[in-house]
Amino acid sequence: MNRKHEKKSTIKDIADKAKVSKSTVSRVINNSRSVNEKKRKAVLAAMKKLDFRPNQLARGLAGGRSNTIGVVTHDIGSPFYDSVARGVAIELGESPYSPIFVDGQWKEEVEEDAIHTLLERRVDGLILIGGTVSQKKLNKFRDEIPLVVAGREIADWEDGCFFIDNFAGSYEATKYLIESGHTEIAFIGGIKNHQDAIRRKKGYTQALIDSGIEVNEALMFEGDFRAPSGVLAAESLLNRNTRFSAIFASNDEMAIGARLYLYRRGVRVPEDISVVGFDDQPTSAFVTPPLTTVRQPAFELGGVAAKALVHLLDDEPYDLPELSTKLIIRESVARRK
Amino acid sequence: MNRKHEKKSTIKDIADKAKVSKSTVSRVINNSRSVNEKKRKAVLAAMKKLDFRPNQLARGLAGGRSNTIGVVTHDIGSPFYDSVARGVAIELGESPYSPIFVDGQWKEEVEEDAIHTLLERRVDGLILIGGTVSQKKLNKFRDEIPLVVAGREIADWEDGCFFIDNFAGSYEATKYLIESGHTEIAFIGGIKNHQDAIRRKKGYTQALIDSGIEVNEALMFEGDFRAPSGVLAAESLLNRNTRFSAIFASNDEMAIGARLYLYRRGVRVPEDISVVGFDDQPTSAFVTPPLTTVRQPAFELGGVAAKALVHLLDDEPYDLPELSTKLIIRESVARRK
DNA sequence: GATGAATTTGGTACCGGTTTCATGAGTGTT
DNA sequence: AACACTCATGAAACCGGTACCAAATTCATC
Repeated sequence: MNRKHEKKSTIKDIADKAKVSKSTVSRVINNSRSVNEKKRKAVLAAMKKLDFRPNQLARGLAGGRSNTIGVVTHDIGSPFYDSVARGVAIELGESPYSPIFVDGQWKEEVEEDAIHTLLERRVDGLILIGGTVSQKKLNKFRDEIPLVVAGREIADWEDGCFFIDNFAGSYEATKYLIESGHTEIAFIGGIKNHQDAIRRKKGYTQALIDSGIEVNEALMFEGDFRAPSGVLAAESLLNRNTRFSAIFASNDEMAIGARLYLYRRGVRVPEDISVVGFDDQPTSAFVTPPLTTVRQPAFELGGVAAKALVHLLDDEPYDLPELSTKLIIRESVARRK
Repeated sequence: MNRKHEKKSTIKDIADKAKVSKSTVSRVINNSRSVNEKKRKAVLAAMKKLDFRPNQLARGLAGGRSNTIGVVTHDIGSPFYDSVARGVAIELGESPYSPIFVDGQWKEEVEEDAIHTLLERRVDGLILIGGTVSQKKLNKFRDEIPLVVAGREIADWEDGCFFIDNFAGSYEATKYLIESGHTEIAFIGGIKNHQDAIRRKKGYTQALIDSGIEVNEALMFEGDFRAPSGVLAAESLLNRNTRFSAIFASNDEMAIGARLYLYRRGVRVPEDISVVGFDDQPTSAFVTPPLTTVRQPAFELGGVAAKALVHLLDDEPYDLPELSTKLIIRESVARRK
C-alpha cells in the first residue's frame, strides 16, 4: 500500500505554464470578465493539462466564503428526517453551495458539537433538520451564522423555520375515522415532550371534541415513535376493558407495530379494527393491508429550507410555498356499520 | 433579517490578549509540548474569553491536512446503505477526523462530481459506500487519495474494499428453505447487472444444485430491488403454470411487495407459500408475518471501512474482523409437509 | 497624433493558521 | 567559570488562493 499521491498542481503552476500572472488565472477560474481570449484559452489549456483543481480551503480562506452549507441531520430516527435531508441535498445541488452533512444523533450534546465543527469549517450557512438543541442556544447560533431549521417550529422565528402542520394532519386523519363511523378511537402517542407528538395528539383530541365525542384517557397510550412501542400499545389497549374499533398511531412505525400485535391476537385489520398512521413512510404502501396514513411533504420541506437559506445568503427575498399534509387513503380503515 | 454576524476572533487576537506570539498560541492549540504553564493558562483563558474557534480552512491549508474524510453515500436506495453510512459516521466520531457526506444519487456522473468536490476540499481520505463509478476511474482516484470502498467488491483490491458475502447469505437462506421441505422455490432477483444481485442469484442456484434440485427458469423473475417489482414478480410467478411453495426474494422490499400480492390473491403466508427476504431492514421484523430474512452487518461494515481508512491514514496496520451474514428466522416460512 | 477613458494585466498585501529557524534563557557538567 | 545542551519563544516564511491597486495597453474621440 505504498502509493505516492502526487502533489496537486496550484494556481502558480498554471500561471507559469500559461505565462500569465496568478491574478489572471484566478480571473479565469472565477469567470471574471476582462480576460483576453487568447490568454483565457491558454490558461484553460494549462488547467486541463495539469489536471488542476482549485484548493477550496485556500479559496474559502482568502475569499471569506466557503461556498459550503452545513446540514445537521439525524440519521437514526424516522424515515421522515431522511427524506428532508434528501430534499436539502437535491436542492443544494442546484446552487453553487455544496452541503456538508453531520449527524446529530438526536443528542443535544452531539448536535452542538456538530454545529461547532461546522462553524469551525466556516460554512456559509447552516440547516438544522429537526434537532434537540435548546431554543436559547439556537438563538445564539443564529447570531453567528445564517441559520434555517426544517421540521421544527421555533417560537418567534417568523421566517427561518419550516415545519409541517402536524395538528392539521392529525385532525384530518381523526375526522376521517369519525366519518367512517368510528367513535371509539384509540390513540398511540409519540414521545411525550416531542413537539410533533404534542401537536398530533392535539389534532386527535380536537377532532374528537369537534365531533362531540368524549376524549377518553383509557383509549390513549404513550409510545416512543418506534415499532416495538406500537406492539406494546396494542397489547395494553386490548387488555383494558375499554372497547374501540380503530387505532390512530402518531406514526407509521407504531401503527405497524400495533398491527403486528393485532395479527398475533387474531384481530383482523380492518374488519375488526381499523388502523391509521402518520408519515407515509415508503413501506407503508406495501404492508398488509396497505396503511392509510398522513403523508408529510418531507422531501419538499427539505427543498424549501435549502432554497430559503440560499436566498438568505444571497440577500434575496423568498416567499415560501404552502406545505401541507395529505391524507393517503389505503386499505387499513373499514367503514363501521 | 439584518443580523450582524460578528467577526470571528483569530489566533492573532488571542496572541495579543495573552501577550504571547501567534506561534505559542498555535502550540497551545495543538498541544505541542514546550509551553510554559503560565502562558498556556493565559492563552487558554484568552481563548475562552474570546470564544475562539480555530479556522479549519486555514488550518487545513497551512497544515496540509484537513482532518476531514469524504464519504460518498447513496441516500436513495435500500436502507442497507444508510446503515453503512451510519456505521461510518459513528466510527469516525471516535477519530480526529470528521466526515463530509455527499450524495452520489446512484448516478455515475453525480458520483464522480461528488468525488471531485471532495477532492477540491482536500479531504484526507475517501470512503465510498457502494457506488457505480467504474473500476478504472476508481483506480485513478486511488492514486490521488487514500480510498476505501464499503459494500462493493473490487477486483485486485486486496485490502481497500469491504463487502459482505452475498453468495453465502443467499446460499444459507435457500438451504434453509430446502431443509424446511421446500423444493419448488421461486426466486426474485435484483437489478440484472448489480453485483450483489448476481451473487445472490448464484447463491440460490448453487444451493439448489447442491441439493439435487433442478434450477428452473420458470421460477425466476428479475426485479429491481424495489417493492413494486416484488408485487409484479408475485403476480407473474403466480400466473405461470409452474407450482411453487416458497419465494426467495433478493431483498426485503421485494419480499414485502410479493407478500402484498399474495395477500391480495388470498394466498396465505406462510401456510400456502413461504417467503424469505434479504437485508433485514428495520420494518421487516414488524410486517405480518414477521419476515424471515438474511441480516447483513451493514452498520459494522461501515465501521470497519472507517476504521480501516483511519489506520491507513495513520500508516498503521489493521486486520479486519470477519463480517458475515446471518439468517434471521422469523415467521414467514412454514415447514412443508 | 494627442488626449482621455476603458479595459487588461501583474504585483502584492492579505486570509488565519502551521512550521522552520534562530535567539535567549535555564540547567548541568567538568 | 566556561561550555554544551535542552527547552521555550518569537519572527518570518509559507500554504494556495482572492482582491485591491497601479501600471500598461487598447480604443475611441477630437
